[in-house]
Amino acid sequence: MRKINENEIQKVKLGDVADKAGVSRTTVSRVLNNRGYISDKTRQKVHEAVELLNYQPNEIARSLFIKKTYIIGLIFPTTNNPFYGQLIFHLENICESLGYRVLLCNSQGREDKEKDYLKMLQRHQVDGIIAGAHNRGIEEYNNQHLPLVGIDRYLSKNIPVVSSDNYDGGKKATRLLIDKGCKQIIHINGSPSLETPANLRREAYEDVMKENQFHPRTYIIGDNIIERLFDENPNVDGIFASDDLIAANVIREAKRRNINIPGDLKVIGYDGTETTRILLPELSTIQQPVKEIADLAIKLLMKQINGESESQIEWKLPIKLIKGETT
Amino acid sequence: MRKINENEIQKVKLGDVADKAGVSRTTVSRVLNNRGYISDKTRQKVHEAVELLNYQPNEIARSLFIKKTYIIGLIFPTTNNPFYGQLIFHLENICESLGYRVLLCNSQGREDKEKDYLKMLQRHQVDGIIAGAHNRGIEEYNNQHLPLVGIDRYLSKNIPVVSSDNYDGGKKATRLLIDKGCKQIIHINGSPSLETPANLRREAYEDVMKENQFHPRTYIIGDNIIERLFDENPNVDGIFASDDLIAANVIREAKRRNINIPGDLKVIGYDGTETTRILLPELSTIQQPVKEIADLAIKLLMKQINGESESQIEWKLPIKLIKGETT
DNA sequence: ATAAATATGTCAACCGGTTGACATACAGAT
DNA sequence: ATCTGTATGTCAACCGGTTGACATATTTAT
Repeated sequence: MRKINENEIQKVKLGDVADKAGVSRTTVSRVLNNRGYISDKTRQKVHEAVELLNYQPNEIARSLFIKKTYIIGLIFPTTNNPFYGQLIFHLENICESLGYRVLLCNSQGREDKEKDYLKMLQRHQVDGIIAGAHNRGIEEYNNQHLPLVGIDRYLSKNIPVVSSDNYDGGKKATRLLIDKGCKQIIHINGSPSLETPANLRREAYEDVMKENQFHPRTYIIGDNIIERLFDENPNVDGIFASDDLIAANVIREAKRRNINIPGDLKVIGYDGTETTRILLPELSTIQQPVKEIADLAIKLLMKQINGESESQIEWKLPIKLIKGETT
Repeated sequence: MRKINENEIQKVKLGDVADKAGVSRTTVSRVLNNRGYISDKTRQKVHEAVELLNYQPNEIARSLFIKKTYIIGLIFPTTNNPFYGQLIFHLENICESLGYRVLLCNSQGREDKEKDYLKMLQRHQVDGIIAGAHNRGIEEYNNQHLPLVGIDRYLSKNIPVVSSDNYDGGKKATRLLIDKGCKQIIHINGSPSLETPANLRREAYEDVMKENQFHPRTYIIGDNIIERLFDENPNVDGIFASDDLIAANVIREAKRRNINIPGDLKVIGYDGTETTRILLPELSTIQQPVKEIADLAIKLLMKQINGESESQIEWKLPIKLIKGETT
C-alpha cells in the first residue's frame, strides 16, 4: 500500500502479492484461480502474501479479459412499490446465491429512461437483463444478442416472459365478487395498449362478466379516476382493482363517501405482497407467487447465459385467492 | 458485427469504428471524449461510423484505465420494506441523474452478508458506498479508503451519517400520545445494541415519559412480542411503534382482541412512507423526509468522491408529525 | 523568410488481471 | 543412456479502451 499523494492510495495489486511471495504474477493468478500445477509450498506462500496485504483482486480487469462481469441488470418501474420491491428483493437474493451482482434501474415507466438504461447496461457489459417495465415500442429489445427475460411484459417475440396466471387471477377475482352477490362490478386496470400479460386480468373479468350476463365496465387508471368511477356509478357494488394500491385508494374513497365495505361495496385487489398483507390485511386480493416468479426468471436467464436452449416463451405461475374482509 | 461461431457474437469495438471512418483509434476516442483538436469533417465521419455500426463503448475497458466505474454500491437490509424501497428509489434516481449507476445489495440485516458485500463492492471498484444496514462490529468499515456514507447507521467514527431527527420524532410521537390523554404508553423498538441514531427515538420517548412523571416501558422487537405486550399490559392505552409495519401489526392484534382504536388504545408509528400513506392512511406516524435524506447522502458521498472535505459527521433532517385517526 | 502558434492525427504504452506457449527439472520406464 | 510423463514456474500477448509524446501541416506574427 504505497501512498502516491495525500489523496490517492495505491491499491494492492497482483504484482505486489507476487513480489511479497517471491513468485511471478502468473503463479499468483494460478493459485487464486486453481489452475495448473502448484506446489503446496508455493500455494501457501501466495495465500500468506494475500492475507498480509489484504489483496482484493480487481474484478474490472478480470471482467475485461474473461468477457464476463457476473452482473445482471434489473429494469423495473420503481422499488417504491411493494410488488416490485419484493420481486427485486428475491431477484437480488437469488443472483447473489449464484455469484452474480445486480445493477438496479428504476425506469419509472418512462420509455426514454428504459432505452437509456438498456444502452447503459450494455456498455457495462452485463451478462443479462431482467425487465419488468413499460415497454411499448422499445424495439431495442429486438436484435439484442443479450440474455433477456421479461416479467409480466412482452419484450419481443422470442424473449421469455414470466408472470402470474393473470387470466386465472382475473377469473377468480371476478367470480368471487359475483358469488358474493355483486351486480354492478367494475374493473380498474392500466392502459390496455401496454403489451403485458396483465391485460389478461381484464380479459378474464370481461369474459366472466359476460358469462354471467353482466355488463363489463373497465376504467383505465388516470387522474381522479376513482372519484369519477363513484360519481358515474353510484350503484357500484363490486370493484376489482388490478393492484392492491388502487384497491386501497378505492377503499379510502369509499370511506370518504360513507359507503360501507363490504356491506354496500366489495373490493378485491391484485398482488398480495407481504407489505400489503401487513398494512392492509383485511383486503381481499389475488396473491402473486413473487418468489417463484423470481426463481423462474433467473432460471431462464441463466439458461440463456449458459447457452442452453429453451423453446417455451410464456410461463404462467399459479396465483392464490385471498378472501379478506373487503368482500 | 462478425460472427465467431454460432453462439458468440463479436461486439463492435472502437477499432471497427476507426476502420469504418478511416482514422486511427485514438482519433475515435478523441471524438467521443471531446479531447484535443478535431476537424468537423473528421468528427462527422466518426459519428457516422458510430451510428452505422451502433457502437457501444465498453465501459469495463474504460473503467480499467480511468480507474473510475461510476458505480455506487447500496447496502440495505431489503427492498421489500416500504421505507428502504422508497429510499433506494430516490438514491438510484439521484445517482442516475449524476451519471452514476447503482449496485444493489440486500444484506437482510446479516453481518456476514454485509461483510461479503462490502468486499465484493471493493473488488468491483465501486466509487462509493451508501449503507443503511445492520452494522455491529463491522470493523471492515474502518480503514476503508473508500467514500462511504451511512443512513441511520453509525459505520465508523469519521463516516458521515444521515438520518431523520429521531429524537424530535420520538418526542413528538410520545407527546402526542400524552396530549391525547394516554396514561400507559409503551414503546416498541429494535435492539438497542445496534448502533443507530434510531435509538434516539427510544431515548426521546423515555425522556418525555419521565418529564411527565410516567414510567417508560420499551419492548424490543422479537417473536410474538406484540401478543406478549398486550398480555402483560392489559391496560395499555398508547403505543409508539418505531416503524409503521410494527404499528400495523399492533393495530391488527388490537382488532383481534376487540380493543377499540383510538378509543381504548392510540397508536403511532414511524416512517410515513408513501406506501403506508396509501395502504394505511389512518395511521398516525412520524414521517421521515426520505427524499431529502437521499439527496443529502448522495451530496456527502459526492463530496468525498471529488476529494472535497467536510467535517460534519452527523446530519439530522426534520421529521413531520402526521396526525391520523389512530390517535 | 523564419519563428511561433494553431490544427490534426498517429504511435505505443498503460490500466490489472489471465492464459497459451514454452523452459526446466526430475522420476520412472525401456 | 534415452524417452516419456509429471511438476513447477516464467514470458509475453491479450482484453478494449485512453492518453502523453510526438510528427506533420497550416496559419499568423515579426
